Amino acid sequence: MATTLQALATHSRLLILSRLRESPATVSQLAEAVEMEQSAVSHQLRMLRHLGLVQGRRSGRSVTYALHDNHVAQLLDEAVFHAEHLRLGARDQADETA
Amino acid sequence: MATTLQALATHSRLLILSRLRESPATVSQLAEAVEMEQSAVSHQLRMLRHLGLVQGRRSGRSVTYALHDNHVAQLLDEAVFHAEHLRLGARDQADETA
DNA sequence: CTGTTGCATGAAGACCTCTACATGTTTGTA
DNA sequence: TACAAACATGTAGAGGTCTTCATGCAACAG
Repeated sequence: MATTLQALATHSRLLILSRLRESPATVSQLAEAVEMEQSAVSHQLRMLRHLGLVQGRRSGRSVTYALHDNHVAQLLDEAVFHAEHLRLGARDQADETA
Repeated sequence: MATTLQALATHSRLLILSRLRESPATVSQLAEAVEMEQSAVSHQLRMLRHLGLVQGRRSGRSVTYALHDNHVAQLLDEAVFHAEHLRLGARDQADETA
């Protein structure tokens, strides 16, 4: 389970998923969108695939990726929501042990 | 944001948070519950504190930790829910590019 | 003040992860 | 078949993370 959640623990994967949340995209499109090398994107997509977060379909020479289902989109939304909430509340109460 | 979500990306922190979701606990209680050294627990609690996920209050010689608010509990629930869903769906469709 | 308990923190080492480079594989083209 | 395009994958190195050990700090007892 930690492994699954770790999929959202990296900037690059979060960018990829956010991009896919808008609409499906090919690997090269993703690479350009998130400003990463094709190789790096493929590696991350591999992990996301194994975790069941995304899905890839071949069309000719390119492979189009998309979020696996609405569940994933929802997960992303909730993650953003909570992260935002926490970011605000966690301002400086970090060190006040009280 | 990736940093925030990374809090849930580790087995140890997930255990700590799950334990705290039941009820507040002191550091030593946590250490015993999750079977980790007190030092390791403190280190993780530090990170969770800085992220605003937990809150610690001193009572005499011990410090009692608790989830920061209901929001965090909800985040945990949703994480578990989605993780479970994904785990089931991601069975073997990992390699079928179609 | 001295000692003890409970927790925090600094440092180091083992381990894991991410990226870049090179190369392999599949699909389409001529 | 030879070649190019779009991805996938093996590998290695840089960088980050987690745990352990040692130590420091705060609170209470005597």
